[in-house]
Amino acid sequence: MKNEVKCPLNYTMNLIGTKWKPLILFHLLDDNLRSGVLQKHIPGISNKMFTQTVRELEKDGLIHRKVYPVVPPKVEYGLTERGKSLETVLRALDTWGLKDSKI
Amino acid sequence: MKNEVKCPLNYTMNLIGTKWKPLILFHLLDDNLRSGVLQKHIPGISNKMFTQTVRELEKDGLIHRKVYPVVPPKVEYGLTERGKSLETVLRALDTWGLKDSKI
DNA sequence: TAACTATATAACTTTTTAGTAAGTTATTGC
DNA sequence: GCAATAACTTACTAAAAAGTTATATAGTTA
Repeated sequence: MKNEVKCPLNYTMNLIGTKWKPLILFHLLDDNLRSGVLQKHIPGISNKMFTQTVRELEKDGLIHRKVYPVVPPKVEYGLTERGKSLETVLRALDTWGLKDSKI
Repeated sequence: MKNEVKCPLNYTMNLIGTKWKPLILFHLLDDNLRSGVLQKHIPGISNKMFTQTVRELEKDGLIHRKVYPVVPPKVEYGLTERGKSLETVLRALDTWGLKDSKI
């Protein structure tokens, strides 16, 4: 029983239902960001989890990765069209959290 | 670093960002359901995970639990007001999954 | 009296997710 | 030639989430 789709909601959760994924996507809604900058937007994330998470998001076609062949390295991340289509969802989650945390 | 709130989105994910929580909440949007019926709506969930998850949802004030003192037992679950306030979020997640899975 | 019912719990194991700490790369600027 | 840099990788460990199996409850019905 692995990644079996029972309903659309489940499908969505399988794709982005982890600790860091929504957060990373959310911070890319407004701008493309360099790796280091994006990482600084996400306090508490470890180096490993950051790399691992962006790798998965890239594999799933939610973000794209642009490497500039310079030294020291420069890498930029941004949302793909698929990633951008999550905007409504990400804002809904954020908005709910904002309202609820005030109660 | 535990359950630290960095942004509203994070707050929301800490509350409902698990495999089964959104699914259970979603299936209670339309009706209150008996324990067994609700569980049958969620294929693949184990007995333990079902109980554990509804316990947590209840503790967080997202669902309520009504026990009828009969034998064999009868227990009904339904959304609290706080739980109902998640409707927009849950539908957004579901709708996105529906659209995206068709692409 | 023994099986049946719906709900739940407990002990234990496995799997998944996350964290830590160290190392790699290849050029630049001292 | 040696430290500094930004992005990344690797090996290892720890913690959290999920799964499996067995058991409890206590009236009802056969």
